[in-house]
Formats: sequence, C-alpha cells, structure tokens
Amino acid sequence: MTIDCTNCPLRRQDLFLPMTKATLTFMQKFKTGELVAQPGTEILTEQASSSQLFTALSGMGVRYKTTRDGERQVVGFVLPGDFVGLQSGVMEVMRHSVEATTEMRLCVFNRSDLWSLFKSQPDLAFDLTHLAANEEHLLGEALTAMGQMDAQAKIAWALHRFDRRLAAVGLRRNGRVPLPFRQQDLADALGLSLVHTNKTLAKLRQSGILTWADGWLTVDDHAALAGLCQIDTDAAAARPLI
Amino acid sequence: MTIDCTNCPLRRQDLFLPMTKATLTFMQKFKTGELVAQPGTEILTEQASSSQLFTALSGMGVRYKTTRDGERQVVGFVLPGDFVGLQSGVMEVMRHSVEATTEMRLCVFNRSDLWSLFKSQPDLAFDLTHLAANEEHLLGEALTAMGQMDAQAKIAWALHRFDRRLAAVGLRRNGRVPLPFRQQDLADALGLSLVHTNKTLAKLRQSGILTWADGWLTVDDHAALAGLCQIDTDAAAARPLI
DNA sequence: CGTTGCATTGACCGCCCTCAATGCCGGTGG
DNA sequence: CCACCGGCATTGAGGGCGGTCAATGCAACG
Repeated sequence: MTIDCTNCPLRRQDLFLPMTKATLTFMQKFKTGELVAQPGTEILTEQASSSQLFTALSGMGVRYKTTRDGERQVVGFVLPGDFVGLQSGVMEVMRHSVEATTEMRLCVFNRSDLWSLFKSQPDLAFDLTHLAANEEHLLGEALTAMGQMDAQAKIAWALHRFDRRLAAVGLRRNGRVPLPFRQQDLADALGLSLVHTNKTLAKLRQSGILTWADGWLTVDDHAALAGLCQIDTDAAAARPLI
Repeated sequence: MTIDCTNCPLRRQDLFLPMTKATLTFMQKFKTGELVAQPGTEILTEQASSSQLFTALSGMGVRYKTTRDGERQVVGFVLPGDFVGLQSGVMEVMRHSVEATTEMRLCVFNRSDLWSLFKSQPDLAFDLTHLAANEEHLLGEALTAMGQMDAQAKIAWALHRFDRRLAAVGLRRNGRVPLPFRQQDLADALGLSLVHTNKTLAKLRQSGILTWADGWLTVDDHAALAGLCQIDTDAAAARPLI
C-alpha cells in the first residue's frame, strides 16, 4: 500500500511547485516502490554507487562526509520532500553518505530509468536540475555561515532554517516543529564542538528566544532569532517535488 | 572571430568527457557569442536574474556571497571550463555573484534557449545536471574543509586542488600553475583572516612544500602537500564541458 | 542495577582574530 | 624626475572565542 503520486500529501504543501497531470502519470511509473528505513540505517554510502534514488516522504536524516582521520562533517539534513541520491544518479558515486535519524519513508526510483526520464520528460529533467541547483544554493549558504559567523549566529541561523523549512512542509503545530537530531549533529554541521554548541544553545534558551528539547524546537521570538542570523534568509523559494 | 565549438581547445583536455558530433552541432547553435570581461568586472550578480549563461574559456574569477554586514564569503573559484549562471537558468536568480579576477573569455548562451535544450538534447540536459551535482560535491568538500580542518590543512587543501585542477586543463608548465588570486580571496574562501592566511602560507613556503608568488603556484613536494590535507582528494573525475 | 547514549557544566588553554606598522611596487600628477 | 598614493604582502603584539579534558546527571534498556 504505497502512496499514489497523484495523491501525495506532500505535494499539497505550498512549498512545492505544481506538476502537470501527464507528468504525474509518468511519476507513477517511475516510482518503483517505497522504502522504510529504521533510525541509524545508512541509506546511501559515500564512495559507493547506488542503483536506487529516493525522495523522502516522512522522517528525517543526515547527509555527512567522513574525513581521513574519522571526523564527521554533516553537509545537510534530509527533510520530507528532499531528493537524495542525485550524485549517484548522474556521477558514478555518492560523495556523501545519508543516514536515517528517525524512521523514514522514502519513494524509490531506479537509477536505470533516469536516462529515459531525461529523454522523454524534459520538464522533470529540468526539475532535477533545479533541485541540484537548489542544493548548491543551500551549501553556499552553509559555507557562508561556517566562514563568517560566530557560534551564536551559526546556531541561530541553523535553527531558524529548520523552523522555516519544517513549517513549509506542514510540520509546525502549536508553534513548534519536530527536530529529532542530536546536539552532536548540529555541532558537526556547523563546525563547532559539542560542548560549545551546548553552551550556546543554553544562552539562546535563557534569552527566551527559543527552546529545543525532547526533539521539539519552539521559536518564541522570531524577530530576535532572525536578527541574530548574519545573512539574510530569503523566504523559502518554491521548488519541485520529484 | 569566436572559437568554433568543434575545435574548442579546452575540449581536448582529458578532464572533459567526449561529446558526440550531433551534440556539438547543437552546441554551435546554442552558443550565441563570446564575452571578454576585464579584471574586476561583475559577470553575474547575487539576487539578480541574468538572461545569459556562460562557460569560461580562459581566465579566472571568483564566486562570492555578501553577508548583511558587508563581509564576503568566496564560495568558489571559476577556472577554464567552468559553467556559470546555472542557478539563474533554472531558479529565478543567482544566489552568488561572479567577478572576473583576470581578463576572462567566456562562451555566451541565451537563457531563453535553455528550455529547448532540455526538450531536444537530453544528453546535454543530463550533462547540465552532472555539472550541478559536481558543484554540490565541490561545495560539500569545501564545507568539510571549513568545519574540520585547521588553517594549515585548509590552505594545503585549497592549493592542492588548484594545482590539480589547473593541471587538468593544461595550464601547468614547468611545474607551476597560474594562480592570479589575492591572499585575501583565499582567506575569504577558507574563513580565515588575511593575516593568518599570510602567516600560514609563509610556513608552507619555509617548509619547502610550495611557493606562491607573483601569481604563480609551484608545488615542490606533492606528497607532503597531500599529506597535510585531511580529506582524501580523489583524482579529478572527468566531467562534461558545455 | 550496571551500561549506554545524550545533555550539561566547569576549568584551562591554544589557535586564530584584531590592531597596528612597515615594505614593496606600479600608477599618477606636479 | 620625483613625491605621493593605493593595493597588496608581511610581520609583531595582545587578547578572545571556542577548543579539549573531565566530571556529573538523567533516562532508557537489558
């Protein structure tokens, strides 16, 4: 009992661009099934090729790279609606791993069908490129955060993004969004130590700006939080859902 | 007297994947001309849309974002063979600016022709997506460098990449490659201060590992330099040239 | 009830930042 | 011809942000 693409609950969110009926019909053929990944499961592996590509339907995960000396750099977080595995699809191998943080439900596509998508569905090919360009944009912002912000601004920026992004897929209820990651994940994403991340979070909490506990993030003072971010966070632009 | 795509000198480099004759024929129509940009010229502007896309033929430039308080984050360097403007092509606007460092010669394409490319040339559409995924990969590596490396490793990594990448497009002569950027550009790319970048470069120079002066980079001890980089730098994978 | 994973807090210190001054070089104008 | 200036590289002094080390609390779990 997999979800029908024409009736995908995610697609109702305003964040995602509309898709024509004909294209949706193709999507249903393109989608070969669904995968449920348990917390801690490695969905894609760095340096490895994958015969399957995915779109996250629910749940969250982490994209990360591992350095020679075993350190981990989180290069992004996988939220509902995100496409994963494009690198494996167009280049030979993945350049980062993807691991499920919570239980995740994912649409599954066959990499071998990707070429027929490009040949017969130029609009979807365009959307895929759009998604890739969007990833580039997100990483550029992250790079700017890493290079130019102090610890407080980095964390404010990251949590501000989480709040906006999760609200955009309809996960904000009663002013709070689910945020199942560990402080260590955030630290690894921002290039901070766990200890300093914890202390900076405590300051934000004591300022009354936000609370992040037990897997839920509550932003109490959006204006103050936005003020702490040193780069302008544009409204999340509409993007394709594949 | 613009360069004929079928006779493009860049395409002879092993770095770039071969292109079929039919596709090259399309490329010649797709290319609408060439642009010569003087040093300091802004080729693309953050937050602005552009009706033209480019491929760098010669010369080098910088991609950068500007923060609210006027700081600059270099998100990448434009070398010969690089495609610029994809973000403007598939999303509405650029998310970073591109400025010429040296005089640059660029192939010019019309954004309005992009859709016909996706419709009629699926192989080129695939290549564009490949390039976008490659950018994502590069930024992921940069992010890892920013988050996990100390200053010496960052600089070693960056210069190691320049040496490899420029050699791959045939610009290494007598063991040295042109590197026309300022120390400030490198500092802004790595999230370091100019002062500390300078001092760290001095150490690398005194170690006899490399020399970077007067716009030329000479790597004297490749093994030692690779050893200082804390992430494994895979051989530059072949990629499309559009 | 020991263990494991995660959050929290304190002490200490080092990498890298800021401030500041100098040298070098090419361009420009008196 | 030379004084002046702007851009870039270089070097020293001092201090702060955020690192490491270490210990504690707490909840879930076998």
